[in-house]
Amino acid sequence: MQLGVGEVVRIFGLTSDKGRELNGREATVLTVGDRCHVELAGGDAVSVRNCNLVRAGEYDSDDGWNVGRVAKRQRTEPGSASSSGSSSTALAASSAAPSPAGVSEEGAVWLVLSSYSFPEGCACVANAPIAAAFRSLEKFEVSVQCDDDASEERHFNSEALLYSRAAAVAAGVPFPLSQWMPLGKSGFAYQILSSGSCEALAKFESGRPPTGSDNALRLKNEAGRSMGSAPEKRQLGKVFGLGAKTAIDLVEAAVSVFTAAGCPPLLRLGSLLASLRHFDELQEPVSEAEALEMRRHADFMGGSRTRGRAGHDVDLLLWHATEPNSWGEGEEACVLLPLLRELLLPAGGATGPGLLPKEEARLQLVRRPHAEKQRRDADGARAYLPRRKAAAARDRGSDILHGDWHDKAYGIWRNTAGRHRRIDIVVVAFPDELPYARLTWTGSRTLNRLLRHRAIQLGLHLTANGLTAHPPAGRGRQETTVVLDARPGRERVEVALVGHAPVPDCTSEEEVLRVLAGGTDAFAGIYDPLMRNA
DNA sequence: CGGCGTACG
DNA sequence: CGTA
DNA sequence: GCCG
Repeated sequence: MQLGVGEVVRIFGLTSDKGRELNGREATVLTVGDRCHVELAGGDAVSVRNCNLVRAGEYDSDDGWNVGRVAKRQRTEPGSASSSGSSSTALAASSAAPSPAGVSEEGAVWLVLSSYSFPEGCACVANAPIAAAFRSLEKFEVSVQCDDDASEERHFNSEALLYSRAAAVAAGVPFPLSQWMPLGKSGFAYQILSSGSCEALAKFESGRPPTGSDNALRLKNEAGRSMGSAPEKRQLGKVFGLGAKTAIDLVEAAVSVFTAAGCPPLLRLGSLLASLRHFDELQEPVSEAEALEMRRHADFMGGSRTRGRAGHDVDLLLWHATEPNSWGEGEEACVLLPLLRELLLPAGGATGPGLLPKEEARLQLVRRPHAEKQRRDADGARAYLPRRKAAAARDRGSDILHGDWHDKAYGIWRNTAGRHRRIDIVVVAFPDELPYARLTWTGSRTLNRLLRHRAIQLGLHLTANGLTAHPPAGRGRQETTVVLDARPGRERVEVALVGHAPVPDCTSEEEVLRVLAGGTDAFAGIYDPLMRNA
């Protein structure tokens, strides 16, 4: 970052005793260079390395644009699938349906990820109730079965996965589904469009077990869990700190503890009670003004970007344009901890705006040893990126490949109006990992799963930190061919990656998505982070 | 018939 | 088990 | 419950 004389900067990341007192202070640039002379507010001048300075109050050029637009972006509310009166027009077209025969579900997923996906606003209003119903069905399935994809006895929640994909399709197709495929009278889409709901949804909503595709009642799933009482389980599972499993156990045991005002002590007491106390507020949509207010408190970092969605939380994604955002062991060499120190309210029932301390609410920190981030392989590559055979070989499979090296905090924020909101803060580890971090934290969850599923099919491995080759577990040194560019009218670019080498030359989300689209622009519809509603 | 996203506290 |  |  080139600073200019006279610019106002902020000092950060100094580790000496003297330097620590300077961290966070503003100064004016007197001379520029590898080291800059800067003048502090009191008039003292000090010499600070360029990489320990950031322009005060500076954001990426699109920052304000982003937070403004994202806060306004449309979200179809799950559960609002109810009669939207648009049925007749949507159904009228069904007789003229072009044949979708041969459009497999995977083909449909591809459609979602290609040019049909997430056009401005939302694809096609006629499909909105269908998408909402599928999302709702997904949530009910998770509420009664959990989301298990791990460990024996529990089974993979295929129903929830398929419902989420189906919702993505319905949300992405820009014309009425009835035009795209014939709607069978007993099918989901037909029922939803004609009555506002469907049999499966109605059963879930009334707490009864649904009917399977074989027309048999799904009283219990393969893990023996009851499929009933879905609304109660779904509601309970929304508590920050309580998941589907615990919600199921509580409901099934007929423990009616969350009804009374007093919330009797159980399970994870302390901070869970705070989550419960703020339950209603934490379900409210967060306004753009509130998102902006929360963002202000993180502005000490250069290049901070806010994603305030009109949802139920605010995500702050911070990065530095040139430097790793945590560079050593101590708190002074960390971005997240000093920031939290600034934001945290004192324990003991302080009033005013800020982040609730862990005594009063759930506050989860995610941090890795920063010194590890700096370790480099002999060739200069980041040591934590999976690339050598050795790491995989000495572990049980090809499994243990990497970590998520972005520091994070999840908590509850009280704003100036006294309202409580969920807040997530993510600090990008290295500047070049920003596209992967933003891809991940922009979501949705389903989009992440679709993209990562695609990466697998291409022999790749996509995480919040990068995109690497992921050869099958066996003998090492296998090559993975990756198509970087296959756009018409351009020179085709392929690269052969050895072992777990990272995919090169991905400096933007667009380039990452192009690789995942086999070098094409098939995913152009989601290059813009605001278009990723699926 | 195995796999279904990936990671951390 | 919880979280993103 | 669908795909490779």
